[in-house]
Amino acid sequence: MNIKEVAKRAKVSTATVSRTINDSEKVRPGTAARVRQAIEELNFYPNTHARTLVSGRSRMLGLIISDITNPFFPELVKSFEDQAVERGQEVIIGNTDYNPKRMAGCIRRMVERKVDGVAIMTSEADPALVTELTRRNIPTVFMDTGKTGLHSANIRIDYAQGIHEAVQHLFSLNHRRIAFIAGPMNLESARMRRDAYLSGLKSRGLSDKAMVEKGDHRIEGGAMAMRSLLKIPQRPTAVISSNDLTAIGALGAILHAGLKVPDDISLIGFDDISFANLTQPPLTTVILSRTQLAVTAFAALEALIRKDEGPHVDYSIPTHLVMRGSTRAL
Amino acid sequence: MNIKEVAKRAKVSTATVSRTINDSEKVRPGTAARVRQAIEELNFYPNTHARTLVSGRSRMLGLIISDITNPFFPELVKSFEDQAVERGQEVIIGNTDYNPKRMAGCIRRMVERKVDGVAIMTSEADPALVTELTRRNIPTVFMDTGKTGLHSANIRIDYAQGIHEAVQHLFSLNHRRIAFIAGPMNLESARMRRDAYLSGLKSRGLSDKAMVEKGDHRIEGGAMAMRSLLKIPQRPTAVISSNDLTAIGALGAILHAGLKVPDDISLIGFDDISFANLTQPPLTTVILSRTQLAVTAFAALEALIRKDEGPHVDYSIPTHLVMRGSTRAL
DNA sequence: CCCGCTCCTGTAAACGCTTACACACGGATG
DNA sequence: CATCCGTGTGTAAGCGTTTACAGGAGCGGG
Repeated sequence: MNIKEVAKRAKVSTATVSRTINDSEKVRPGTAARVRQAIEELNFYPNTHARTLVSGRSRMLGLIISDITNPFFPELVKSFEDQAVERGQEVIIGNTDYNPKRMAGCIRRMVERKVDGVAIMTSEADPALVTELTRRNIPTVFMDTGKTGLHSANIRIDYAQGIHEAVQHLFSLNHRRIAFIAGPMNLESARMRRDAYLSGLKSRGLSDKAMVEKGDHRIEGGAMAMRSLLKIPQRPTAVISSNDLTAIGALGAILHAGLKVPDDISLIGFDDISFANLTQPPLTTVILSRTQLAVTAFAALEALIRKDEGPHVDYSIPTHLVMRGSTRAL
Repeated sequence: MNIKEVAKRAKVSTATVSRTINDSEKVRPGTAARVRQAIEELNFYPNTHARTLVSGRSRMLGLIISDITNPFFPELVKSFEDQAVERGQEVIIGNTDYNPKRMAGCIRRMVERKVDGVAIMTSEADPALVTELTRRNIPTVFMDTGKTGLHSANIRIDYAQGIHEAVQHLFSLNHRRIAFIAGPMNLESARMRRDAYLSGLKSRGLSDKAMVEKGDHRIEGGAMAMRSLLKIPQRPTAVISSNDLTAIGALGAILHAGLKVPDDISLIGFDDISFANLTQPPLTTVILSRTQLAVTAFAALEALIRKDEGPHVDYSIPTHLVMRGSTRAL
């Protein structure tokens, strides 16, 4: 089943069939209708590989993430994919597992499959690996890390805003001993959150009370960090976590120590993963809309692909505190 | 950059380059080494679309699921994808959103991209839509629904086993008023779980005490169903849920009513999604290994693609109770 | 009536690879 | 020394599209 058979049935040439498929305006409506009917009758689907081979456009996009089982990502993937499918594009996904070697593999796969563009949504993108993409002029969109250029755009996430709101919220609830459980310090995004916490304290004259414990953005790290914080003689009355998984781990550690949230300790997360409002109590956290991120990234990528040399906007995603049940006035 | 340039640089023909890439044993080691060096030097990646066009094999597999944001699926997707990438295959994912129309779209995309096979992991696969695949002789693997045939295999999930273990567990803890919150009754997999609950009660002479409330496999449905159960004069002392999300909703409703789990009511879930052991208390549930499911499905699909007419007929995945903190003796 | 134009359609050459087939070479065999 | 065979390599024909280019039909103007 191919374009030739359709052509034969519609009594036209393959070129006309092709033009009809591609909605070229140079086909007379009557002819197009005949072709479409033939396509219908034969149940013909054009071969995308042949199309790609000759046109150079694969209508596929790459999406590189850290780990689909990390609850931060599924919504991101879904929104991105929805955007793509709506526009007749396919998405191929790469999980890096936080591993540069796998990242290299992902990039290779993207290149081999001739994707039209790649969105890199890991927080640990290694610039060296990405040159493989830029060298081939494959449009690329980054999250946080990466520079805006001819073939690449960067989506900034305003981590500081959300963290500042969190600090302000706790401050206004009379908390003064506010601790922070950070993420891995090799991640720029984690450093930005910690720095925002520090600057938030500083601007309220609380610099001397800063307590930063290191986590790993996972549950276990959050629990460990929290256990350390609980050992401090003047233990914190409130804790901000670098992400929700950390907060969930911290929550477990607090309960395990026989204390209560928010009665004894107020707790704030970051990301607003879907579990965040299923904890007991529901977690006060900072919303980072993955849908918005995906939509923005997709739009940026599309602009790059179409070579819209338009006003290279500075894409940015806001973050905001959402109050639920894990914080309380002192 | 193409195979010709590699051929020129290695001073061989394109055929030899192709053979080297495909690890044909008919190339003299010395020649192959020269070719590989040329490939290395030129940083050549073969064009998969051209390969597919001529060979008919796309090295892509389709994976159709209901919704990646449903926590049941990410692990499944990941394991499946890992299998694929290990073997140089690509995976394209389709979310049906529990919507037959989108399901049709997914299938169309798979056909257009000429996938070598499709794994359908939704519980609501419509046989009519799938004929599109079988008609084109595209190997297909189903979860639960679907028949084993020349070009398709079916992975049975032994829901009954896990449910029976759950009933037995509660029974041995002296529970006699055991309720069940079911899933959507149009899903065969949900009916199987409910039926297993009923047969479990029956075999223990508790048929007259059966209480089945309908949920929707989501949190809200679980909460609603639980609220109904709490209104029963002789309310249940234990509840088995058709899946974990339902149990999480039920848990919320129980706490909201001022009762405690497991002190007042024992609760059992199904699936063992990752959040199940993060609830307070950690949820006793039935493990359905998504990794095992993915590995099995992948193997079945591969066998079908290779046309292994071997004895692989009946694939089956077991389910087992895992005891955590949400059940207690009466 | 012819010319030139606009529209529409057809012809055929790519796109980058795989693979059937042909063939060259050297060693073994009779 | 002629023949045969196995091994390794080259030639070239596709795979199913898109698209540059060519060409025919119809029409208005000169």
